[in-house]
Amino acid sequence: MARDAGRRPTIYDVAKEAGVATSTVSRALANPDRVNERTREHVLAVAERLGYRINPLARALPSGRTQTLALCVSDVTNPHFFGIIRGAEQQTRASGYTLILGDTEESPELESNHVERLGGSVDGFVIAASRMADAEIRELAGKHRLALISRQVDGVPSVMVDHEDGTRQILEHLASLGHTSVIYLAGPRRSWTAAKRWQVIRSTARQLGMTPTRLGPFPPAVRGGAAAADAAIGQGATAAIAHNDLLAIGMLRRLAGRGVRVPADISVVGYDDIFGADFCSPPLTTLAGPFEEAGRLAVDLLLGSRDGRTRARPASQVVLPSHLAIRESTGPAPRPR
Amino acid sequence: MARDAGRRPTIYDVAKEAGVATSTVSRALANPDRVNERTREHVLAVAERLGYRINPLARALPSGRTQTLALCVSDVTNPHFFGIIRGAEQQTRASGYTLILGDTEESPELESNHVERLGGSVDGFVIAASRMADAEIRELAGKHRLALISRQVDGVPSVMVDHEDGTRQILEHLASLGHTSVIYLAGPRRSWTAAKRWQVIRSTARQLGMTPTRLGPFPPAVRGGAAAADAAIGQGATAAIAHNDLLAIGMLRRLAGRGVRVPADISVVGYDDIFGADFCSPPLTTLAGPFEEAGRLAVDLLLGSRDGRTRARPASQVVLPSHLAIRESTGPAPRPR
DNA sequence: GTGAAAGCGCTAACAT
DNA sequence: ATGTTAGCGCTTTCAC
Repeated sequence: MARDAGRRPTIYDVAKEAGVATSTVSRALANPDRVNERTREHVLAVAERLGYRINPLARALPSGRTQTLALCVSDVTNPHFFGIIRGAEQQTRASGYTLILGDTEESPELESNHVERLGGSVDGFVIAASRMADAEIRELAGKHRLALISRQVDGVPSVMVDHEDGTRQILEHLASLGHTSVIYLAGPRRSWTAAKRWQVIRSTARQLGMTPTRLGPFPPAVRGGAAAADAAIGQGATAAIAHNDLLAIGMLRRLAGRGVRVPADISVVGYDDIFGADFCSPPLTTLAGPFEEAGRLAVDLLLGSRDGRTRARPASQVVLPSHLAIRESTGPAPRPR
Repeated sequence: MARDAGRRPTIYDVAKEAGVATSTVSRALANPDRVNERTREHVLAVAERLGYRINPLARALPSGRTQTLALCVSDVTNPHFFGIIRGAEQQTRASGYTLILGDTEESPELESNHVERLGGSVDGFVIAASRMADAEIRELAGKHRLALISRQVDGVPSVMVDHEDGTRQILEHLASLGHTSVIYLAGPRRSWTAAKRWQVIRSTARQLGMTPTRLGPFPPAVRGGAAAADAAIGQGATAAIAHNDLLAIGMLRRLAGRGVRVPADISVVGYDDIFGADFCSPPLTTLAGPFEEAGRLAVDLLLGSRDGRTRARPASQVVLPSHLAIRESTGPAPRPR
């Protein structure tokens, strides 16, 4: 009786057709060097002829390895993550893996949900801009292979764009323009980067003789810009650092609406150099970084340690250089009235 | 002997601990109503206590259903797809499924590669802006569950934003501003929408007494804008319709660089109303549509027909309404010199 | 180098 | 309503 036509051929079909055992087919497919060359070629030819495709599920069951990675971002619609997503996707594919994308919508609960839900069907996680607490991240890192982007936690591999040095660059730029005070429009309370940036702004501003003020938190989105701009104006700010470009662009818009000139009346700086930062008006001065590279590296970190269960070396924490893209939203401090 | 601590508990562990058969555990988990309420509660409690998590792989092997969908887009970094991605992701998750994202980089080969590679581990595909030929799409639709976005192929379910009617809106807008000719800066040769739009532009422009011209193709990205703008200027155009907003924004930039005023010297229109279209300078007149909704619907279409092998009704082809977002990049036709 | 056979964790007949 | 059991398609000892 012939194979029934509708079904996808399995290694049994190939084995029978080739006159060998299923184990030989399996080996020919997965460990080519552990089988006689002629046998292998024959098996492969038969497989080809039958239109055999490996069944990833069946392959994954015994081994527990799915060749799949998950990437969680806090907001898929934030252009900031585009580069990260693309980089991670490319590197994942280049390594023969598949990428699952998860949107965690700024929620630490959704984040751990994702991990919980996908834990069984994924070989590891890349989490970008995690909103989870350090302890929770460490706990997850104990159960799953994990790499972080834009977040550092002891003992967990991560890749960062150097926003600490970048923040210093921003402040020096502002100081060189004669600003004597600076306002930070903060990101979400849960945001690790927001806390970090404020720390650096506070200490560095003082070193440079500037007065730092923090306002917020504001939603890190364009819609958060109106409130942020109003708050900055209310403070009589001459220089404002927004938590990210989305917020900065929203501010620019509100400022324009209120007739406040940028940078004549107030300078505005953002973070990330997202799509649009170079063509908003005025074009935004912002901290740029190699985020696509970050995505790629995070995947490498994850896959690199795949050989052993236990990591001998301490988890790598990569820091990528950032640079300030100076455009037209920053200028000399206005003369005091 | 106690269960070994390191391993994830399986239904066997739960069954033994609860004093029932594995099939009962399985039923309690998957078909709650096919088991005695008390038994079910007991089983569930034990599972909970043991920290049991279902193994999606093992579940998928017998049934062949992975509760996973794949979304392929032609370019993950194109903001146009953000809405689609987000919508699809939400609806997928809401349906208890997981979403895999694939970037096909404008290549029909990569597209079918993806399908080929993921075919075994996914319950269906949503393909946005497919670059494949109709025949190939039909063939894939025969082997896999498939839904299209921004593409129509007979017999394949799809959801579109009405760019035909939208194109008519654009032309009427331009005609009402006194333009007597219009240039279409075409998208990729493989792009189905590009061909469709040109058809509509050509026929409608004539109805409205305008002279249509097509230039290109151009890469549908900001970097394509310089060549497109130069070409448009070369033609002495007073009105230009770019294949998408990315291209339009690139044109705006080049036009500004060359000292050509928009819209005084030339009007520019785009498609998609992407992030940034409202804050570039000048803000772009563009065809807007509910793309997030499109993403959601495509997933619904895919999952909706999941009950039967065969579709009794013809595949649904949903068309969503579009509307023209009129901003400052379009204005009255310049007086002939 | 190759074959036989026992799982991987779950589902789904089929019995009871 | 619940238990028994035979797979799902592949990998992987363990023999030969």
